[in-house]
Amino acid sequence: MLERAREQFWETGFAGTRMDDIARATGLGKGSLYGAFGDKGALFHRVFDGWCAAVVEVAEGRLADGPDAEALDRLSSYVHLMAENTAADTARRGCLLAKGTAELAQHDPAVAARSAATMTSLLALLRKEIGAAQRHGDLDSAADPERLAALLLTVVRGIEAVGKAGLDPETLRGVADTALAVLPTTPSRGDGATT
Amino acid sequence: MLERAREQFWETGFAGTRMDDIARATGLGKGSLYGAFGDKGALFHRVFDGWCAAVVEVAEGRLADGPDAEALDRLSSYVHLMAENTAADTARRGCLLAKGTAELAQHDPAVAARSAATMTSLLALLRKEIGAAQRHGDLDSAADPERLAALLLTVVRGIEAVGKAGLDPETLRGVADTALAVLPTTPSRGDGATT
DNA sequence: TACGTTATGGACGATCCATTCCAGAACTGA
DNA sequence: TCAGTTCTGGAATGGATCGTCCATAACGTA
Repeated sequence: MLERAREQFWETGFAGTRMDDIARATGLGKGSLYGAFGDKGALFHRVFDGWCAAVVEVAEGRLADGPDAEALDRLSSYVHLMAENTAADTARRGCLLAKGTAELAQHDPAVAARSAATMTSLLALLRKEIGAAQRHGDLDSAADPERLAALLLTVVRGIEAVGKAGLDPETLRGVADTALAVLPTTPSRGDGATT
Repeated sequence: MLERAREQFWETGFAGTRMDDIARATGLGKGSLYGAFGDKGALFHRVFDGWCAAVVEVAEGRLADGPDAEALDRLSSYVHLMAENTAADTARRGCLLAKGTAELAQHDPAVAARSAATMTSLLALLRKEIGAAQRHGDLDSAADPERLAALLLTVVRGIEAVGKAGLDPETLRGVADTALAVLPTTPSRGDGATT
């Protein structure tokens, strides 16, 4: 039910979606819609909240607890998944989080707060995973995990942005690869010393 | 004149801007507006084109030709400038390129094409500069300049995205620093070999 | 089955907004 | 100064959209 509404908002944005569209999409009458949610804004908030929760859940699914030895793999899996998602979005609908934030955050405090909270959650997940990879020695422990997490979050959200702007899927995948490849590995014996 | 219109679209987006607003902002009557531009969509295209051109010009200003020895500095200057711009955007208006793309690219081929072309231009500028830095030995010449350029573009656009989503200015600056710091430097004698 | 309560959904009213229109201003050239 | 032409800008138009309302349907209870 909220899923149908989400499809609509995702497809045509907030301003571009008519309540009639949602009524038709969900099969509900407008009286029911207004009775259940109040107004268009409140309905959007519900949908937006759900989307943000899902975004964090996807991250949690890939970055959930596990052995430190596989932390880097989990990070890689997550970043690649996000690139694949964007690459697979042939309809160029982008991410409702980005779309909603771009359209409304400036004038709607609720949307702004929700998107900020989502970023904070993602940042925390990434930071934890980076810490694990550092403990295991896959990433340079001299690096600030907070900063690396912010960089990865920026890359993930950036992939979404440049994907919507029209960069081709192959390039998007390349960005994910490259971002992971340039992460500072432990300055170990036998890596760069052999020159 | 187009500048006033830009301010309006920037402030309130395409759908959120009324032609009355633009008339008031520019001081022109609606008859004149329609006589000069045709309709709201055409006016937006003009403004959007101008913005995209400006985005590329800013990049050209920082990444213009110069000695290879300073190529890395120019890259750094550009990435930091973009982070500062986003950090300084206290009104959280974001970038009209991102906002317009998010709102319209999906349904307006002209906007989609313009945003894609802008990405391509930025990519070319970055690639050239990375090539210069590689020639001078500041960046590892084994790395694919095309891929590094795509990564930097993603970071730059990503900074804009996470900035609008609410990440604080200090974190944004950190992302710019970190992105530049992790670029693969030439695996030189005396860098990581001293361990 | 019969009655009270709640939910439903399509029609309606009020509002908003892009676009058109036209009366008058500004300007050109003599 | 004056006639012809172009330009201006606010009022009018027409279509679309949000939110309300009420007749009806569905449901629970006895």
